[in-house]
Amino acid sequence: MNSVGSIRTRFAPSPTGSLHIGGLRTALFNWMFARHFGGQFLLRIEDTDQTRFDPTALQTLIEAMRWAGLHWDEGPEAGGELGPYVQSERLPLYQQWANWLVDNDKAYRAYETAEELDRMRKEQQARKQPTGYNRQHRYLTPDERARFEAEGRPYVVRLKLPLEGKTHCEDQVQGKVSFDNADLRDTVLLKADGFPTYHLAHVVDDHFMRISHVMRAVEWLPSLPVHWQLWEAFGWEKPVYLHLPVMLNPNGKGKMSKRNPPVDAQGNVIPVMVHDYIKDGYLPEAIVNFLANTGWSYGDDIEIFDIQDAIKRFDGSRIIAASAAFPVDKLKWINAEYIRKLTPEDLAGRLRKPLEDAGLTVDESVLQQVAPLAQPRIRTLNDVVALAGFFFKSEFTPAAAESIIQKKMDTASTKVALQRSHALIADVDDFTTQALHDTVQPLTTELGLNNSQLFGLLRVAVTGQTISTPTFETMEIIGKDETLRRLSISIGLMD
RNA sequence: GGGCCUAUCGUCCAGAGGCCUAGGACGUCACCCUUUCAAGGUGAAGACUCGGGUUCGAAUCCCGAUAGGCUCACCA
Repeated sequence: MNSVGSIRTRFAPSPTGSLHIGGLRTALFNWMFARHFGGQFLLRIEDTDQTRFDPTALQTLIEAMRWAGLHWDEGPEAGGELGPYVQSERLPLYQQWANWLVDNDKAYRAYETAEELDRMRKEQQARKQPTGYNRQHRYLTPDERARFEAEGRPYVVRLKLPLEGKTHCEDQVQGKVSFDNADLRDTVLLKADGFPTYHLAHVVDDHFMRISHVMRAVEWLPSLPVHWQLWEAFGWEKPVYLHLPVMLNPNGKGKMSKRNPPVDAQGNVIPVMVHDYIKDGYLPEAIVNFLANTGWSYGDDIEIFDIQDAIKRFDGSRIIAASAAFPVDKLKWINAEYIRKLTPEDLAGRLRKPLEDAGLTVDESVLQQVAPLAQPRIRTLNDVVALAGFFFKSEFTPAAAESIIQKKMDTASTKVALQRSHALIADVDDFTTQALHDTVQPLTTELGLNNSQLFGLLRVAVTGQTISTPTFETMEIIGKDETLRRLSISIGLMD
């Protein structure tokens, strides 16, 4: 345990695009852990790769974090004593410590160009040898070194790793992990452009920002021994590491990424970026609940929980070490559960945007009536468009005749049913769900139909859809004139 | 290919040597309810990867095999 005493965690994304759903989980775990112990959670921006920098990414990232309800105590927009919290603003610090390592014989300057290294790597691959830097410039003579310096050749700073023995690392999730030093490469710490690599920046920043626990994706585990050696080279106290499992595609093959977009059982593309989940109508509380429940679980067989209660239990133990498939179906179910927990008024408010985004003109009083009907029938907010978008369309689009015709029925019997219904409904003055039902229901005996057939065909005739809000409620909302008009149109389709 | 990690129902999790004839959830199927579509209720099918140890006793510990994953950049 870190002797600083207080628990400090951080989320350190690089601003190269939107936030990955797995990244949000990493942030969530760090946040929950800090909150559990009453410590601090920091946000740090790792913008050390100038080639991949995306100026809009920071704002998108902050948006996603705030949407999910993750508040950071130090970082961009929050300030803090130990900033700046953007790595590109800390360059002199990294350079200073890289030089310190060189001066203390823990690191050395290497003068190969990127092209030279690339060529070397290709040759190694061609000869089926392990790839990696061959340490040529670790053994430069003083004369050679002086000549390169005199030429003003650009250089990188590489960590001077032990050539033999083992590096024994410890991770609170993965346990003890050992590496043969012979397998390690003299990793670049400072690039020729003066920017640090992740490795240097991680150790320097987490030291000076007094991070007590590093929770990051397990992708970093292979470079843990390098970081371990770096901490020792500096003589600084190490934080506790917790490497979180990766989220794999729902089919379990490969990690989730936008490059190889995951697909669900129905063939729909599953979003990878948090931004897409926001756009698709997932609730932040549902996403957070879901994320907390993969890679970790609340326990006691409880699936739906308040995040504050989860924080009380989240002490860093019981984090799963194994990578796991992304359970999309469960996410949809959790989202549906959260939608059902909303008050109808709250839901109505949230439904407006997806409807308007679909190009519909939303009438507030209709929306208030539709929301409770949609509530048990949608899994994401966007589902409302397909389910009940027709309420807000100026033009009625009738369904195809064959979808109006129900099981064991034909055009003729359907037409009769529609005509009889039309006649009965035309006489209903108190145009309510109950009255409509009581008036139309007796038709089933008269026509020898069951509820499913009669109400089914009326649903399709009136809504133009096979899946919709319930039939009589829908009629009540659109009103008598419109209901009769639509029934007439459908009757016309039966010729 | 090298290094490292992991391994319980289709999927996500519970299980820290006897509470396990392995529990929950999603999904699937059946039935009930019902105003058709949903939601809700009840129930069913469904797993400890394999092989060796250790132990009186192993899903749980150890070893090996197998499988899957991550990673091998002047990217993070």
